[in-house]
Amino acid sequence: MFGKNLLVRMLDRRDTLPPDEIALIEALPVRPVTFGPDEEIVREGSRPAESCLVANGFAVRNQAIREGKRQITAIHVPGDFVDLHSILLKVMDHSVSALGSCDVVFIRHKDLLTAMGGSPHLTRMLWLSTTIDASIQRTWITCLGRRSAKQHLAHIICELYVRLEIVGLASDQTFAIPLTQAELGDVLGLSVVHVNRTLQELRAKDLVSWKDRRIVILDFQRLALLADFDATYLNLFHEPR
Amino acid sequence: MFGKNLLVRMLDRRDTLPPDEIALIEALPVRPVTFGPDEEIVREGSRPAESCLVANGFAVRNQAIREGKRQITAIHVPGDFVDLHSILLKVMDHSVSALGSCDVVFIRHKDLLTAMGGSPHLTRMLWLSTTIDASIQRTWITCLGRRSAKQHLAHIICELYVRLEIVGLASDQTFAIPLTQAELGDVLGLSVVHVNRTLQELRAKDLVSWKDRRIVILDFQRLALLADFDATYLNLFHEPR
DNA sequence: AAGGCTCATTCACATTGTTTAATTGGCGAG
DNA sequence: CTCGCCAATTAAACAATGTGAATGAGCCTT
Repeated sequence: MFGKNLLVRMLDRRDTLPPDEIALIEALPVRPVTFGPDEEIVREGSRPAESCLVANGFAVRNQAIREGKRQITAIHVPGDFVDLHSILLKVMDHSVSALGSCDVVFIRHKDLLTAMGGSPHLTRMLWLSTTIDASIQRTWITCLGRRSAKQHLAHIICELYVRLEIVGLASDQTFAIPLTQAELGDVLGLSVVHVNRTLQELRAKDLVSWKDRRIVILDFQRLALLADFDATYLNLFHEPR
Repeated sequence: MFGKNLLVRMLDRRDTLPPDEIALIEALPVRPVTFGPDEEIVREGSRPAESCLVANGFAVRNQAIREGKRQITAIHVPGDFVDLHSILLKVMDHSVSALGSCDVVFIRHKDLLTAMGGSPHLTRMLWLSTTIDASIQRTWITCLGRRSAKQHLAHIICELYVRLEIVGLASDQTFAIPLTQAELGDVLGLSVVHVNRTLQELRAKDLVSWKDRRIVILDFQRLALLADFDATYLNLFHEPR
């Protein structure tokens, strides 16, 4: 129930959900599961019959490449419909795993298709959810390709703050996320050593404090300026869609 | 008409389109436009009332950042529905421009919504198109973050070959694309100089020949092995969706 | 044929990122 | 309490990539 309300809140922030659509979402049968740190939620190469929604905690998508390297292609926060796209893609080309302890709910594709069957607008709202993910991915591509390590790190901190704030998990320039520096490296495409150096640069400039999985943004204005951060891509505005 | 048939071919490759859905697509009113090299097709920050489909030639999405740098986040080939997502996102967070001369057709969101209104399966097929784009974007993230310049270049060459082959624009290990080394740098997140160096390495290994916008893959097997290329993410299989 | 484009190429050099390895500090298990 | 593990931190040598300036090759225009 917690998971479902979160999804409603995420979607309702982008466009008003009429009561019947909220009812459709809340009536979906769910299978709640808790995963421990680093446990695999969905395996690369599998053909899921259900999609999962983060209710509590964090999940990451990652693509493994040869020689044990991996790249994290997305960080999912509560309310995110992590692998909704598997309803269309069929074969997972990446895996999803828990970052810290993570509660998710699984929803069968069959039930989602039924719910969407009679409601084109609900269908679009779910489509929107995958589209916002894609928008974030484009921004990550730009960060990886054309921003310096320092800017990139600053950018991801701004993004996480904004995304967590709207689900009530960040306030007063502070949030917590169980991300080690090694994992942060897999997000930023950097080595652990360089993540550490870069983090120290931001600390030296009194922009952030990152200690024990708790991040404090000391000066959001300057951090966003450094990162060239513009929240448009997060689509945090209310529109008929 | 050419554009529409190409879209049908792209979708039909992933799942059989029943005749009524093909008819719906072919009945869509289109507005064909030809753009010259580097002309802007859709502007960042705009709120389009139509989406565009590439009929002929190539288009790129790019995100500009401060100081004139830019990152290309997608390359679109004939048959691709470039900015279908604008139907949901409303405000463009990036621009689309022509790569060489490019024929596109614009289709009004209103008409698309009407066509989808009565056909949940058609809706899903269009959703699928944006989802495959997202899948390609994830792979680009991994290339940018965790592959060397050489692997990344090899990867994009493999990807372009496969994508062009299915629309009949590549065969015999050869294809043409009007991409300068500077633009390739904006795709790979590298400087022109380094693109040039990397290209020469691939040439020296007798893997590819790239001359006058014409690429010849001399040994696909070895190139794919070097790039760690696996076409799963392109979703080139036929499934009920 | 001369000039002026664009693109590809080269060089020298600066910057950034990686690798490996050693060190520190916190914290839970026994 | 102490051992051992994990995350974080630091160092130094090295590799990869970026920058800026200059040159060459091809092609179009005049």
